Amino acid sequence: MNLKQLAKELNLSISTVSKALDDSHEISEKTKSKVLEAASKHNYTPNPYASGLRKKRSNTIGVIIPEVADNFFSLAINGIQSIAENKGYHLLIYLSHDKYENERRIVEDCANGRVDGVLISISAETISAEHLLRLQKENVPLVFFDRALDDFEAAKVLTNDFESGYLSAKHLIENGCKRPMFLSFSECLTMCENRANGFLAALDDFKISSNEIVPIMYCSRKEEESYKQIQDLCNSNDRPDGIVASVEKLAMQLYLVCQDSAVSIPNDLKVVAFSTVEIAPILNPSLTTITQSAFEMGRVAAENLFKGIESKNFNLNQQVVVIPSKLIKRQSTSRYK
Amino acid sequence: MNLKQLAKELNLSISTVSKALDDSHEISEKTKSKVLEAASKHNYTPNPYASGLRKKRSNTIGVIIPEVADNFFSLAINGIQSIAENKGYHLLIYLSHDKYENERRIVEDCANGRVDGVLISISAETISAEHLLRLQKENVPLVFFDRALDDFEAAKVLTNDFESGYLSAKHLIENGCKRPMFLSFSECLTMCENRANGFLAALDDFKISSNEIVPIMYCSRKEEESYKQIQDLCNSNDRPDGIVASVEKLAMQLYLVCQDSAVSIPNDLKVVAFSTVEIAPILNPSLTTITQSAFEMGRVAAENLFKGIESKNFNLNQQVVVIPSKLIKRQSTSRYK
DNA sequence: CTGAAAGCGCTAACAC
DNA sequence: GTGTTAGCGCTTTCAG
Repeated sequence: MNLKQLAKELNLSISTVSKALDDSHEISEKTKSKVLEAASKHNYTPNPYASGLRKKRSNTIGVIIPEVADNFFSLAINGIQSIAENKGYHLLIYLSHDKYENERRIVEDCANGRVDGVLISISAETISAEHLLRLQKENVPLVFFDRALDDFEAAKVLTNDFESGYLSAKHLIENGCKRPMFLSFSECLTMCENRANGFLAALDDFKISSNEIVPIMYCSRKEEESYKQIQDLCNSNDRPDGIVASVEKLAMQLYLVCQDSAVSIPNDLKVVAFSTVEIAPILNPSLTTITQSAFEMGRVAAENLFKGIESKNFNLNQQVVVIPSKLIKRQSTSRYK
Repeated sequence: MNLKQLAKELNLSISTVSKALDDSHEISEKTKSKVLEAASKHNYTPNPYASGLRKKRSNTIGVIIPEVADNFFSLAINGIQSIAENKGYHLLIYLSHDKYENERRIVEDCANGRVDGVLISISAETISAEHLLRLQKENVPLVFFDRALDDFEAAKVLTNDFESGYLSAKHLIENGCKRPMFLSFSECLTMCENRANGFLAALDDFKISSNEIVPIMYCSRKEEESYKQIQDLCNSNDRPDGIVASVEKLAMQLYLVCQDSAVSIPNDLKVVAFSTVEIAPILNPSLTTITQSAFEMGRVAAENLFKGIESKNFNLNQQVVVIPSKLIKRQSTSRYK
């Protein structure tokens, strides 16, 4: 069923029917109700792509994330969806699986009119903004959330990574750790580097010597490899006595390693993790976390994106919002078990 | 940049350019390479909606799920995405938040040409298929996964819920439980009822008396309410000595309650949960699970959907696939701590 | 208040 | 091999 058929059935012109459905005031009430009735009888709704083609809007936004099976990102999607739903917008979800090449291809797909705007959390491999420049050239509004490209002027929704990194190290030190270590997920991601730098700053302030080696371990992004790395670390002679995991996945692996290797948390090793996992309290032992407001970050990113979409004179690219994370103390960093 | 401009720049007709980009054999190699060069110079890609409008394909499928912040569903999305990516298809993700009304609205949105097919896991409130009939009427291929509507002929990808329910009860009984109980998430969902019925069948086979009351508790879908229900259950005089949680969320709540109420798992209470959570091993205590092949279910559902989309004489609606789940024994059901 | 007509950007007959 | 034309389903001027 389309406009043409509907119009024919009603003995009206296509444009009259279209306007009636649009509740235009140039159409008489009588005609309107006749049209509406026929439309609902046939379950008619306009073809979104035809109307989009004409109006040059897709009512769709692209959400590009590294991974969906991840608490942070799935909660962020919830935040994004809560706004999109209100606006009558649809969500095209794309997964980069932390590969730059995937991300490049996806962004390309978003640059040809498929979406009215893009929300992105970049892959762990992304160091260049070339693919994103393309979006700007095509005037597709863009908002980064959580993982942004540092030297690229665009709207961002971030969290206080440096401060949180600092806090996590401070917390370990205050609970007796002499040789804390930071497990980094990526040396490319500014977000990760900020956390690491905050961590290092705290070590400095608290006079924890790090003369010989930098207490940061860069973990592989391949699960088997990072597991092995963490395993080696935990079984080595100079095992750290405290660890900050820069992302949730590494914390989970660390817990598994400790269980397999009979390393006792928090007795042998204290752990803080950047994580939004709701079940941190029921882990063994319960996990001290730096918890980001994932839903909120998604929500704010979407809100700003829509402002950018809806008003051309809103300076979207200047919008940088920081939403603070919280340190939640639990058993994994307690001084005594 | 569009075809028209490109054609003008090349001094060719629109259709020649279109065919050249399509690598049609009616176009000379020389022209093709000229066109390709110009196209890549301008980063030209066809507007997907215009071409879709013409070809009557959107290269998009709709994925309707209750919730994305859930291990099962996010893993299923990964499975779906792995197939969609190969096919060059895009994923529109919709969340019903387990409300029928949301689902109805979403399905409506999928019935007007926006998608070439739909994958759905129904909401816990969905008992009628009215909204889905709409899709069939519009010839939009449909595949259920995990949560299907029983009396509705359509393609389905399910797991062996009855058998798994049976197994979980059997496992509890064999480990000494005399009064096991089943926490149901919804009395509407066939998937949940199948699990419950399997559970009951095992009780019957093993002569566990259930003369007085049916050992099934229907939990509220509101988190605070179900928490309270579980809390009351665990603090009551006739607390069960074993529990099967029909979905992951209920297991997590049960663990929290037990921690707060000092109920010891597995000493006071043994627990089996339908759950895909990867961190079951590091829960406190590690959790015995019935683990579904979430990725695989998503993958197979997508595969069948694409068969239905691509070949009209494939009898999609007859395709019912069952992918078995596995019982993985861990500490939460061990006989002695 | 209603209708005719142009055109969004593209594809696919069909002619030449 | 290339170009002309019609039309996917819709919105939106512009006429009447």
